[in-house]
Amino acid sequence: MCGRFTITIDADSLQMAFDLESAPPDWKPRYNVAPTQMVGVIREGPRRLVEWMRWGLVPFWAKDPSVGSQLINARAETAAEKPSFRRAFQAQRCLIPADGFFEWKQEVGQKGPRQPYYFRMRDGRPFAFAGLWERWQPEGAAEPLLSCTILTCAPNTLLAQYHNRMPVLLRGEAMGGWLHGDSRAGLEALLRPYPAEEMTAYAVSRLVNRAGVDTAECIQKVEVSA
DNA sequence: CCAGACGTTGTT
DNA sequence: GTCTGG
DNA sequence: CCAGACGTTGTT
DNA sequence: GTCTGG
Repeated sequence: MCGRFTITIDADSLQMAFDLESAPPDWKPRYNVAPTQMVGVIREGPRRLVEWMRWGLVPFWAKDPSVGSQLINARAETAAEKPSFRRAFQAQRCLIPADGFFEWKQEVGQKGPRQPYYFRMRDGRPFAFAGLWERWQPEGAAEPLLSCTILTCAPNTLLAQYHNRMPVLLRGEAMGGWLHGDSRAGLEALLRPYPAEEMTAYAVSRLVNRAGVDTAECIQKVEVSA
């Protein structure tokens, strides 16, 4: 699955990498994006901009927005049919720019806290998570809450050493295909494990465990004691 | 008919 | 909103 | 995902 | 143990 990620590039690099109309004004590099925090999202539609949405999808019919914290991921195999995700799958798909993500693993033969690992592309360049977004209108006249979720799929051979799920990663043509595709079969064809050969992983400090710590120390390599 | 769920992951 | 269970 | 709380009444 | 908050 995917419960933390990074997007460490600056606003100009982001604009270039994702072909945005403009560089997002409030952008800052992030080393530890956690659920319920605001994330930059590129949604379907004619305009190619980054908008801020809460990570953790709140279904439009929800009574209470707190359910969103449990919907940080959606299974790619079933998202098109689940009540919470169905509408978004049809018409509210999005890209969530990232350049790495974390997974936690219980080291064999050890007890205690799990060890975090950082995953990224070998070429170090950014990519997008395949996502869904939703709009939730609170009672009264307050601003609607925009929220999003990250799709997951079976792991590739690299991720399988750590977890039984991985986020759906998109690069190049697949990004436009996800945003603007119109057939369910065509969309689902994009929701497959990203090639392991293009990815790399290393252990990082447990500082990343704390959602409030958002510094480059989160992606510093550490040795795992045997 | 109404009531109640609607989700994912891993299990320190 | 829409589906399932009672 | 992990960390941290987990409760009520009434009010200086 | 389980739920909420970040």
